[in-house]
Amino acid sequence: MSVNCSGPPPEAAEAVASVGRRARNPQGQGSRLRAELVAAADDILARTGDIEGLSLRAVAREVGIATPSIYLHFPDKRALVRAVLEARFQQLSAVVQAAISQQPDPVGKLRAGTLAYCQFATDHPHAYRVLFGRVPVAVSRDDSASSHVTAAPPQPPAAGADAFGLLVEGVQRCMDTGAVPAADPARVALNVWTALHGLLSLRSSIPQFPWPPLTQQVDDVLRGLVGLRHNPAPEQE
Amino acid sequence: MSVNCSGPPPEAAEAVASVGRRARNPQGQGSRLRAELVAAADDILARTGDIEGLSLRAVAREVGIATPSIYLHFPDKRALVRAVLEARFQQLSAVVQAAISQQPDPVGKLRAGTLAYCQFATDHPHAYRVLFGRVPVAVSRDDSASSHVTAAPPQPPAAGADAFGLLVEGVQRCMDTGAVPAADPARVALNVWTALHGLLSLRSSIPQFPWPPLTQQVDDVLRGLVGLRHNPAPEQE
DNA sequence: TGTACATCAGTGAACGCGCGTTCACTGATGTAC
DNA sequence: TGTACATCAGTGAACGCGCGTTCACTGATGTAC
Repeated sequence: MSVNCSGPPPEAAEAVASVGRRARNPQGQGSRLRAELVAAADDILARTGDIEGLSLRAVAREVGIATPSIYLHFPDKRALVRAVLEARFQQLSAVVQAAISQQPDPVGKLRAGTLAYCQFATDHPHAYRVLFGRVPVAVSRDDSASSHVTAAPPQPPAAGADAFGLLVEGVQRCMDTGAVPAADPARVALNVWTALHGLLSLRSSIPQFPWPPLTQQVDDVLRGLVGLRHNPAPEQE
Repeated sequence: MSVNCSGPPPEAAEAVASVGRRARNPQGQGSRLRAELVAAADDILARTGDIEGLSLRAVAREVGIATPSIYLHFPDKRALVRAVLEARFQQLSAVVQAAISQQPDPVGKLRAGTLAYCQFATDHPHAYRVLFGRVPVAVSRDDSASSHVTAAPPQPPAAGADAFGLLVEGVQRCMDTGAVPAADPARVALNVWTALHGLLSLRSSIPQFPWPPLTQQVDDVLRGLVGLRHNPAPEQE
């Protein structure tokens, strides 16, 4: 296993985290390993943020199995990465939905949803980067010598589109109630999303910058780009 | 200079771009190779956007020398990467300064500067990603087995800080002339920068998204976050 | 004008590493008779 | 109740690859005498 976690955790030690051979799953439960593999790969990506640098061997080490065992559950490396991305997108979506559902009015929903999105990115900066920080490799230059440059990674576009749809809907509702000046909700939502993405990714790229409180920036964005005047609890965060 | 000047300069062509052995530099001119190395590394990064994936062997191949020759000019890989980043930061800074200097009034300067910044990022998306898209690898977990995960790459913070200083100054001047509501210029500039970064990096990360024209988004940002009412040539771009 | 020598700009082979993937295999567990 | 067999969840060794870096070297060019 890769990360020698100084103190061995007493119970989970032999299953997941220790150096010795892990206990084999009972018959019919082989797919348990699949979940462990996804969790381990996700763990590594959450630590490194480097999707290209993820290696099957590191995943196998983390789980405590031989590397070829991964091929019992995934046809290749891309399939494992895809599974990790799907799980993370679902988590992000669930977190945002939960935050929205706890607020009664459209303005509260919009603000809670954006803050939840930002909280996810702040809590899991590397995971967020893995989800949204990808530049599809372009030219490839028909140069077979450098063809080991992998193509664009699998992107579950549906989940991302769904999340964006939520934002458009939230903006629309605010406009419907008159809480916010009427405009093209898709255009406004796009501006908000890109602005949030920018402050989130720069915060994690340049942590040494003297960043102001996150909620201040988020509220500046909502006020400037949506027209939200409602800024509850100004001393918050 | 680092940035590939599209048309191959007639004489340098065989020295840089071909497969055969390149002509050796005359004595006293050994540092020419240094420039070629930086240009080749920059070229590769502009194609891949992947700073971790850059290999000295690929750079040597591109230039047409043996890999160890790189060590005549750079102590290691990090030093080469640092040189590339410095050159790109300088280019970005120069482009923005030039755009600013061509406008007479503060509002025009602010808009031209931000558009130049965006144009740079759009023209060289991978280079832009290399400059600003980095997440410093966090934990490292004192695990010698995975220590091949390189530490944070060399970042010339001065150049970035200078560019941001320009933006703060531009916003301040607009406020001074009353073209824009008075506020904390550093706070406003930070909001603008992060918003621009967000729309730029998402545009290059998710090119399949139905993006609106760049200038529309930039003007939305300047209007919403700075209060710029001046939107010249609305049908532009 | 000739020659020994220093310097400079590189080269080629090799090191030890980690990687994705393939292959033939093992050995515990369940099942049919 | 015993036994042959199938299945399932893995393993260990090996493949060919690219990587950063080190090392001893080469051979053209300049310089001192």
